[in-house]
Amino acid sequence: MFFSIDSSNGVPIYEQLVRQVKFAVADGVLSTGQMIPSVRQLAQQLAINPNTIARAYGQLQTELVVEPLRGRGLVVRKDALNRCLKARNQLLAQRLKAAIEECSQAGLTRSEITTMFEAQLAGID
Amino acid sequence: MFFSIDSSNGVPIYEQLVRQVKFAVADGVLSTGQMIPSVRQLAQQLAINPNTIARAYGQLQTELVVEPLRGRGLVVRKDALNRCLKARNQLLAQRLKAAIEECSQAGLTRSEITTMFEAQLAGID
Amino acid sequence: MFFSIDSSNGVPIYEQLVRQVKFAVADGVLSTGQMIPSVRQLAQQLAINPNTIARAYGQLQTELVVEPLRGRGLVVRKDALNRCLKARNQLLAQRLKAAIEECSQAGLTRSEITTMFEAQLAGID
Amino acid sequence: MFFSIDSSNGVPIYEQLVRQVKFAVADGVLSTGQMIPSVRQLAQQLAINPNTIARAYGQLQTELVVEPLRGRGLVVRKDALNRCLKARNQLLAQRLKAAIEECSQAGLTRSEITTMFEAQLAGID
DNA sequence: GTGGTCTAGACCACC
DNA sequence: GTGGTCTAGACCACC
Repeated sequence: MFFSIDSSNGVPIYEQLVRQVKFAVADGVLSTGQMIPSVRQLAQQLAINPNTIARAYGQLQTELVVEPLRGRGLVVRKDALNRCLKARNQLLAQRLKAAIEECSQAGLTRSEITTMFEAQLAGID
Repeated sequence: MFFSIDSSNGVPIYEQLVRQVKFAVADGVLSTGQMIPSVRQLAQQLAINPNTIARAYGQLQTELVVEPLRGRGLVVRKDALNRCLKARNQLLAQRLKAAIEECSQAGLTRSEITTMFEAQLAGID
Repeated sequence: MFFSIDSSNGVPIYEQLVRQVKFAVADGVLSTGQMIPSVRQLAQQLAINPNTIARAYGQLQTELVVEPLRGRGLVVRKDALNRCLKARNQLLAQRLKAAIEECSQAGLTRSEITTMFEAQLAGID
Repeated sequence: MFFSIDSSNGVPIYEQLVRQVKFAVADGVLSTGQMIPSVRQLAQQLAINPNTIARAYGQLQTELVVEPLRGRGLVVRKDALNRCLKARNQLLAQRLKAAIEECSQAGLTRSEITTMFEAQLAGID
């Protein structure tokens, strides 16, 4: 399990964690029935306050991504994959949409936006 | 002069103002030598504390977008247009880039990202 | 950490703070990764309103001198030293330049300016 | 009589005027008994509020540089030259001293300051 | 009238 | 605990 948090980019740590778990499920890196690291273990590994991990895990439970296995820990729910795929795509589509809307409201035309998009896409890894 | 602030989107009011002034200059809505609304006037019009306006105006000065006419008010600097155009494009390009990077890191291929982009672009006004 | 503010010299307190932090980094008194005093602590120590400290700290962030460790405090960025050295030298050079220009515009010759400079330099501590 | 004011450099206009009159006297451009422009005339010429001119002229009177000629206007006092020469040199020396002190307090050695000074002096017109 | 600074105090998210 | 934002209101120099 790889988690990487960036504590100086403004995105709350617990959100980064929630997101990374969801994306891991969507990518098949984490699959149904698999356990996620314990709060303490992950807190130690990332040198992060356990409260922060707990907050992320709480959210993953309420979003029905993981469920507790009594006394054992948290496992990925059997119905989590679809949910995570959908969540991932919605999230990404929405980010793109927000960026596009900003361009549009700033007065850029569709073709200017497309040009800008292609330039940026070309610059990715 | 149109300014609209959305106090429920998490973006600080003073940042929204800074951005709107820059974009107005970039769009030619505000041009060199033109005065921007006084702190008190804008505060009243937007029902916002004058301090918040002052903070935005201070930032616009340090970013060399406006300059004071002592005791008269703030005017758009003669060299502000290029600065604002550049600032606007950088900001928008960077937003697109961030969105693209997210998609990429989530495992989408270039063509998947492009498809998603086109779908979202089509949905704009 | 020594900060001393002079509230009777016309220079805004927050600017004095920004400058002192930058100079401390340039001098190696503050180094990469080191935390700067918390807003509340410094406010109490200097008997100054926390808002004023926060304003200075905000500026230090936008000038990329410090960065937040979420919920922990502000630390000196790893790339801050060069920035601060440059900022310090620019600032000092510019002060000297301004003084020299005033002399020049007042009609003093180069050698008169140099004489005056040497007289003043001799009088320093 | 040449006066040039820069309303966007932070130095109060009335101070710029006071200074320019003093320096003109020190340089011999204005000499004893000569009249300075009337408030209204100068206000119009510089497109400045007459109050601002009046404030500068008031200060020049209290500093014994000019005196009123009943019903005629303000003339340079016969004892103004020495006063203005001394004022000019004090002012310039003090500016240099302040700049030097800043360098010194920032940790620069005498020779570093001298080097910086010479670099800046070389760059003057 | 103009903008700039500061205090006082509240509230927020985050850790 | 941490910093960030905002309101409310005072005071200032300047024009």
